Amino acid sequence: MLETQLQQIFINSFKNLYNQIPDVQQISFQKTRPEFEGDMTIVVFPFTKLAAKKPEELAQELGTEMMRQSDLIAQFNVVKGFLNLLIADRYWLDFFEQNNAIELFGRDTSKSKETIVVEYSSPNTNKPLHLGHIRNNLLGWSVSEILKANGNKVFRVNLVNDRGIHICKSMLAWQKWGNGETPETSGKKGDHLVGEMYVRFDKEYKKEIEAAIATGINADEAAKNAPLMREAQEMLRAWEAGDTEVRALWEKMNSWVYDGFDVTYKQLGVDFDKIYYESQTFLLGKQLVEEGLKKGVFYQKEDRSVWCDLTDEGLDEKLLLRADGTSVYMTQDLGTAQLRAEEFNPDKLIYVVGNEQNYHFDVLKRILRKLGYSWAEAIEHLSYGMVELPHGKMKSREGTVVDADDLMNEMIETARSMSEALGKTQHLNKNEALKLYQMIGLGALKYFMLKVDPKKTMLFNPVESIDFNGNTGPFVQYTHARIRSILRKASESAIDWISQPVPTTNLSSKEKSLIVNLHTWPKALETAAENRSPAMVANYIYDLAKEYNQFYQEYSILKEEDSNLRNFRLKLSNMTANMLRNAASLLGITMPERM
RNA sequence: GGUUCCGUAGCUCAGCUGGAUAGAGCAACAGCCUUCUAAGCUGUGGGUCGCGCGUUCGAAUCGCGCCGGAAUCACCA
Repeated sequence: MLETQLQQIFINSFKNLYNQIPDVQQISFQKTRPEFEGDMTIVVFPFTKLAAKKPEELAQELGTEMMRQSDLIAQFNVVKGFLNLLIADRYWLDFFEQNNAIELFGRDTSKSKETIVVEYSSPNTNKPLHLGHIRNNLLGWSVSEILKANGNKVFRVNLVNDRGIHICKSMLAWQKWGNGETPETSGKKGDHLVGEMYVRFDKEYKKEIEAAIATGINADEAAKNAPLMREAQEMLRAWEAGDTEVRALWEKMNSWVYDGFDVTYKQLGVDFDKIYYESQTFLLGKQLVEEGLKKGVFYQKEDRSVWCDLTDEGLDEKLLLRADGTSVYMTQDLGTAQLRAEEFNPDKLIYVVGNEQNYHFDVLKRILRKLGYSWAEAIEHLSYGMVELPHGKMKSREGTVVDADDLMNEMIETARSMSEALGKTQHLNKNEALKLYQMIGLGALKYFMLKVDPKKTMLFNPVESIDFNGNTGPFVQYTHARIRSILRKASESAIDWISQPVPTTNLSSKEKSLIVNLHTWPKALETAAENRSPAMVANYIYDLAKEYNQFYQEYSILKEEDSNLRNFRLKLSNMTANMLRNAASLLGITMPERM
């Protein structure tokens, strides 16, 4: 690796000149800023004391000595305390020669691997997926791809919240006002149909409350005693008791929802290795709580409710079991965590959940720690910010929720109209064109959602998000399509660029900056994995695509008369295209051959 | 009020372990299509990096204190 080599040369030079050994930690290499000449820059300020020299003098002496020591360094210059090194073209060309044919360059499958479980998506079965879920799904899927690319063994899991009062509301509404409608008879997507029922319940429920208030009952009482709410609660009790009729309805409606989700997941391009259902796991936590009670980690209040005292850690007391013995959210999360720890024995257990649950996961980890589970430390909450709209937050009551299916279709539709307006699709048949629009529309959506740092609240402007110019997915896809087009034409004209050796010519600045960019990918991938940040991958891709477009603008590659040079540039183009495809695939973005 | 996170150009966002004159895109304006795809490229304008203090050769980046915003502090999930 370049940096470790340079580091060694630096240390040796320093030792030779000043008879001192510099602190490795203080040696930092950075890419030389474009306005200066050079490739890599060392900041010599930290070593002025050790060498007892002025910065400029020190940099000058070190530069001379480093050049003497190694032919890796072709040239150097000094600006203030900055030592700019020009790396020999040989190094870049060697790198290029060794790696340009590797399709998945940068993916490290050799390291010692960790087993990582990533939970994401975690939908409720009473409503269809919306914009917020899209961020969650894309993040979870992409982060696990990035972790895989770094050599980890990753399992994607989904925990479906398929039980509870909210489901009963939809069920009740369907019984009362559904007219026996099914996805088949109505042609509606199952999750949307059930979602409509949920909204209907809310509407009728509000009517009841208002009616009650009109008779002089106060709002709280009215809400609690509304007949519909009572009925829903009654249904939940029947569900818990295993009432066959209620269970049958529940299974029927949930299956509609799952069919609907499958469609959405498939179009989004996300998948799971294992799906957990809360209805099957919600009881698991109880055992764990019993155990903790026996160990004296938890305590029971007089009403028999069970609590964990976290006041010594600066937090509150946390309820784990209600007085009637039923479990709460935390109870079941404790249970599923243990289940997963046993099933996968993971080194990391990552939860992709919105930042409104930061406190919940903080508590979860502390409780497991208190119980003495070593794997508690494996738990990591990948917390992401809300997605807001130009008018503010999404509110289902105000109808400002952006539905996931609608949004995807809208993106695809926009891709279609823009492509047609640009006259890009004449050569395609209907099916090919449709595929292309999907690639572009979804590529735009994915890139837009993933390019932002996960932990930040992000703004989703429907109008701007559909822009396909600038820092967007389609820009990257376009760059790829353009390269593939050149390569296609080269092969049509029987240009043999593949088997040609890499020439020994001097690199132009455009060529070099492309190679340097490609060279940094493994490092970029590693940091992206460490930071759980698809945004870093997105930014890498954008830089690379931008770099290529500038390169492309500069040269007439196919018209180049020097065949060595032309072949080299074709190879460089090919490697760039591979890299774009390789990196974009980690974001779930596919690259069209032409667009 | 406590805890956590955020504050960079008119707008949306980059800026890795502190480093040189803080970068993109959008929007505005001016150029570049008989030559491999103009969904592109080039240029111009636009900034007290929320404010203050500290650490140091050097701070958008680290620490502390303010100001502003978000989330959360449920026998909801």
